[in-house]
Amino acid sequence: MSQLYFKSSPTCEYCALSRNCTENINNTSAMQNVQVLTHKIYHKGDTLFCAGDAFNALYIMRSGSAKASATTIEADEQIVDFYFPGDLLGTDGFAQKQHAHNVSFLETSSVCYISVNSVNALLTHSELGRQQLLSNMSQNTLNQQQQLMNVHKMTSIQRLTSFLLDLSHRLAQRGLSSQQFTLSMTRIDIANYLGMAIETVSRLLTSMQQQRLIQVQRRHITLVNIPEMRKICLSDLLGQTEDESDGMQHAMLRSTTDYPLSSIGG
Amino acid sequence: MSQLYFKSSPTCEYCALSRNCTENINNTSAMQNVQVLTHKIYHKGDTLFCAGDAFNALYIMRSGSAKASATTIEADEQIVDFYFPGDLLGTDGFAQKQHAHNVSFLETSSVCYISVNSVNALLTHSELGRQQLLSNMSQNTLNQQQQLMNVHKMTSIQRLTSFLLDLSHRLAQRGLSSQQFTLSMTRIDIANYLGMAIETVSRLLTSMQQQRLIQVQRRHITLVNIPEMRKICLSDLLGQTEDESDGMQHAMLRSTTDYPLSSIGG
DNA sequence: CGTTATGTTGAACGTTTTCAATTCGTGTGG
DNA sequence: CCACACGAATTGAAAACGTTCAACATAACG
Repeated sequence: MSQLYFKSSPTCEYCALSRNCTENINNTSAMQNVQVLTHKIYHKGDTLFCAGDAFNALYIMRSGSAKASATTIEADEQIVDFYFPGDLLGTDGFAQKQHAHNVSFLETSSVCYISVNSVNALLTHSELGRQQLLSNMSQNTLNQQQQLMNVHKMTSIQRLTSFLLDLSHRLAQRGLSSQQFTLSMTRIDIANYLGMAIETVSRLLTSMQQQRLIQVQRRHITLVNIPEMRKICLSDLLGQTEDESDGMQHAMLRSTTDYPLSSIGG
Repeated sequence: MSQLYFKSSPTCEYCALSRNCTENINNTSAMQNVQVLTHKIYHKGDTLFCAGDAFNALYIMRSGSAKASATTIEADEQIVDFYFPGDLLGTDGFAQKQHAHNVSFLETSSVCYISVNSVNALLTHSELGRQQLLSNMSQNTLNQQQQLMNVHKMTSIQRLTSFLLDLSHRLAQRGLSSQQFTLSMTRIDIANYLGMAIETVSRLLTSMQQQRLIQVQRRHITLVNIPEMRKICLSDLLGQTEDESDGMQHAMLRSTTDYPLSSIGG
């Protein structure tokens, strides 16, 4: 009864409340207070919770993927995060005791359920649990700030490249291929998340393919030249200051009149 | 000895760990574990901590103001937050056990110091303390997301207006005038925070003054027409769909060729 | 009183958006 | 099984918003 469901879960190794979640619990008196973790399966388009819903639990993605979005007063949506197996979800509820986001699934997915009581028990009795939750929430803020920084300091090419690399990295962490993957989100989602027009996303993907940086076939993406993609994210002033002998390496950052990407610019 | 310093602090009523921080502590056994809170005075330009510094404590602003910034790989700065009396600071350290931000003061300021041990004690022994810290951290993330949303969905005029209104609101919460205040940050800071060029900030402030929305005299700002400013933040489609009989009310959102703000656009 | 940091203003340019027209894919119903 | 329809994605041309560059003004500070 007091055994945590995800103790034996195959995805537990990626669990956002850490790889040590089982030891974590076992080493404390929290077990008596922690309720049995249950999980549930959802399908594409299903919602886990909506903004305004009572904050009853945290969730951990076991499989699939999801997106979290906030709604502006003018009723348009802003996607604030994507979630993959192991990611912790729902901490937006701590602020107002009700959820601030809408979370919906991008494909068939399953999630663990951790009641707020369990969370409280964890915080009370486990030093590690405290650290993990606080670390996770702190990291959330840092990630959002990084995202904000990207919007402010990077061009759209850099942001999209950065997005793909980040996706690749997150999938690799979960034991999947870092070079080939299928996007579970639409271009619309990507554009919304990155704060650009879908047309821009489309154009950039096409251009990147022409540059032999990636291969695109609808939702299926292959990263062909990751080192070069990394350079693109870093480069900004580089593209302007270095001399022409550098060749086309930073073509996408240069004047739009010189290179294939010219179709992007005006 | 076990009495919290800020128990009698005049700023305690605005304290980020809630208005009830004293009751909070008194109602629990936390007092034995909580160390005496000390405070310290800093001057303009002083740094509280830097990215990479060990995470030893949280801080609460008692007076003055500060900014937190992150540094990109290319060494340029991104201001992620401004702090005013009562604000809780330093939770960025939970993620990696070291600080991720640089925090520096915009004017002479004083801050309370709360050691991580005290924080732990609070979390262990006080339900209210847990709620307050988690709520604060959750709210931080939501605020950053709001900021991100603003950058994505709002024009520069809307963002700057929103910034001024937010400032006004935060100062009002602290018992100061919501209509008249002195900016403790430079135009450079504002521009950096909002992700625009200083020239744009300057131009927009001038235009808003011409529109009789605000009065600007260097750092001193007077909000003249708050209701109209609120409208500007909300309006987006409005400015395009409503007919001309509406007069100049949404001038700043319209074509830049018609109105005083024309200097902003191309 | 001069030097430096901060702020303002103008004009040209560029990136990204918007509008508009197609194409592609997937699923639905005849 | 095909036709149809709808959403998703692509592509082009024009327009807008904000940036950049450059010159200048003003305040702060030693």
